[in-house]
Amino acid sequence: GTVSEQRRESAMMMPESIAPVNALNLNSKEPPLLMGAGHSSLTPGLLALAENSSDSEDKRLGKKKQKRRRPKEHGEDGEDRPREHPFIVTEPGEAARGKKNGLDYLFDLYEQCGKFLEQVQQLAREKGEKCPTKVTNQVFRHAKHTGAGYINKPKMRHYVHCYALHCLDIDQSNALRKLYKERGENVGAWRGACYYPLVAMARDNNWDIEGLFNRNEKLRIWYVPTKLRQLCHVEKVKYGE
Amino acid sequence: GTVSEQRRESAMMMPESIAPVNALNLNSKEPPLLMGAGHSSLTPGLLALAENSSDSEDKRLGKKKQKRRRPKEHGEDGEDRPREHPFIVTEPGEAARGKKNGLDYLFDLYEQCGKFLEQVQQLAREKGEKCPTKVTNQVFRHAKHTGAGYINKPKMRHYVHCYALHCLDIDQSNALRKLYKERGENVGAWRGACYYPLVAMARDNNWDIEGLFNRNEKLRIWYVPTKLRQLCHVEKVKYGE
DNA sequence: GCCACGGGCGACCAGCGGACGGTGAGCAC
DNA sequence: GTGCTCACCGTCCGCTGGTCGCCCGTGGC
Repeated sequence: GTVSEQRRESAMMMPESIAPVNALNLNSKEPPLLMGAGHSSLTPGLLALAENSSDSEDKRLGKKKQKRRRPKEHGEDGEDRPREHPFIVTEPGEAARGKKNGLDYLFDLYEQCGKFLEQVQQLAREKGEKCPTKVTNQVFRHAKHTGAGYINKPKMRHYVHCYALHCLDIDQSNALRKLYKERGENVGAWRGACYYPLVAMARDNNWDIEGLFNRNEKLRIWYVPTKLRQLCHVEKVKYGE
Repeated sequence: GTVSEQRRESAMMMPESIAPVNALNLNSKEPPLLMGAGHSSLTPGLLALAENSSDSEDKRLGKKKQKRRRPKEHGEDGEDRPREHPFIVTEPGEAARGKKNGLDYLFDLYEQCGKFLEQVQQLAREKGEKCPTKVTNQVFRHAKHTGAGYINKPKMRHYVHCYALHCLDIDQSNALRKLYKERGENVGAWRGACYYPLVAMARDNNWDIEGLFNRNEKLRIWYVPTKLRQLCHVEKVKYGE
C-alpha cells in the first residue's frame, strides 16, 4: 500500500477519540467505551451509526419488531450442534487460551468460504446454471452440507470488515490486533475499531469502498457491509469529496 | 466480429431445421412450426427447452401451480393504463403499420432502461446506498414513477436476448428481422429465432455467454436469460467444449 | 359484428441479502 | 457455586429475480 504513516496512525487511533454522539437521522446507541482526548482527522460521532440500535420505539416506518423465538423446546430429535467458542483478540500467530478462538482462525474461516464458493462455481458451470460471484446463501448451505457446520452467515457477515482490513493492509490489521490485545479489549471493541482504517482507505480511494473490495482478489467475493458503506458516506458528506 | 459467413448463415437459418423433440429432462412442448429439411451445425431439438411448458402434470417437485388472478373487478378507482400495442417484426427503420409497435421501438425501450439505471445509480451514489450494476426491480419502479409506464419487467426480460443479438451483431440482427418479416412470421417466431445466432457466438467465445454480455457496454446491465444459458449448456454438452 | 389468435404484463413465488436479539457459554470471584 | 457479561447464530423480514398464464387487443372475414 502507499498510505502514509501519518494517516495510518491517525486512522488506527481513531476509536480513542470518538464520543458516542448521534449522527444524521439514523438512531443510535453505542455503549460509551474507548473515549479519550481527541486528535482526529476522521470525524467523531461515527460510531453512532445504527447497528444494534434497539428501543427508539418502533424504528423507521414499515419496519416491524422481530418476533421472539420459540424457546428451543427440548432436544426433540437431536443433533444439536454446540455453539462455537467465542472469539478473543489475539496477535498474529497467537493461539487462543481457554475455551476461545483466535483471530487467525476467524480469518481462516473466510478463506474456507472462498474455497466453498469455488466449489459452488465449478458445479454451477458444469450444470450450466447461474454462477455466483459472491458468497451467497447457497455457498453457506453448501459449506454446512459439506461438513463445515461451524460456518454460518450471521457470523461471517458480522466480521467481514475485519477480514477486509486484514486483506487490504495486513500491517495495520496486525498492529490493531496487538494494540487491542494489550489493552485487554473485548472482540466487540476490536471489531468496532476495524472500521476506521477502512474509512481512511476509502477516502484515499475517492470514497469508492466498493472498488476497494472489488480490486482485491480475496475481498471481491464479499458484500460490502452496510455499516461500512454508511460510515464512508457520512465522512464523505461531512468533509466533502 | 470475426465470425465466418458460413457460420453466421447456418446459425441464422437454424430455426428452419428444428423439429420439436424433447431434450434432456426439461419438459417441453413447443408448437410445431418452422420445420424444414435439415442442414444444421447447431443441434435440432433446442427449441424443446422449457419456456411455457404447461401441463405435464404439476411440473418439478416443489413447484406449485400459480394461482389464477382476480378477474379485474371493475375500475374500482381508475387510472387503468391501457396495454401497449403488440410488437410486430419490422425491418430496421421501418415504422409499424396499424395498432402495432416496431422492433426499433422495442430496442429503444432497452436504451431507455439503461438511462433509468444511470439515474438510479447516481441517486444511490449520492445517498451512499448500494449501487446496482444491473437493471433491477428498483430500476423498473423508478421508470414507472418517472412516467415511463410503458416499461415493465416481464416485457423487458422477455426480449433481452433479441436486444443482445442487436447489440452483439447488428448486421445479423437486421438480416434476421428482414427475413422473418418477408416470411410473414409473427413476433414469437422471430424471438425464438434470435437464440441461435447467440448460441453460435457463445460457442465461438468458449461457451461463456455471461462474458459475452459483460464485455458489451450496453448488454452488461442485463441479466443473461435463463433459456439462453440453458441453450448454450445443452449445445456445449452435446458437442463437447 | 364476431371469432380465434397471440402476446402484454399483473401478480405470484422461492429464495435472497440483511438484520435482530434470546439464549447460554464462559470467566471472575 | 453463583452471577453477569457478551457474542453466536436461529430465525425472521422486505424484497428480489424470475416466471406463468389470464385477459383482451387486434385483424380477418
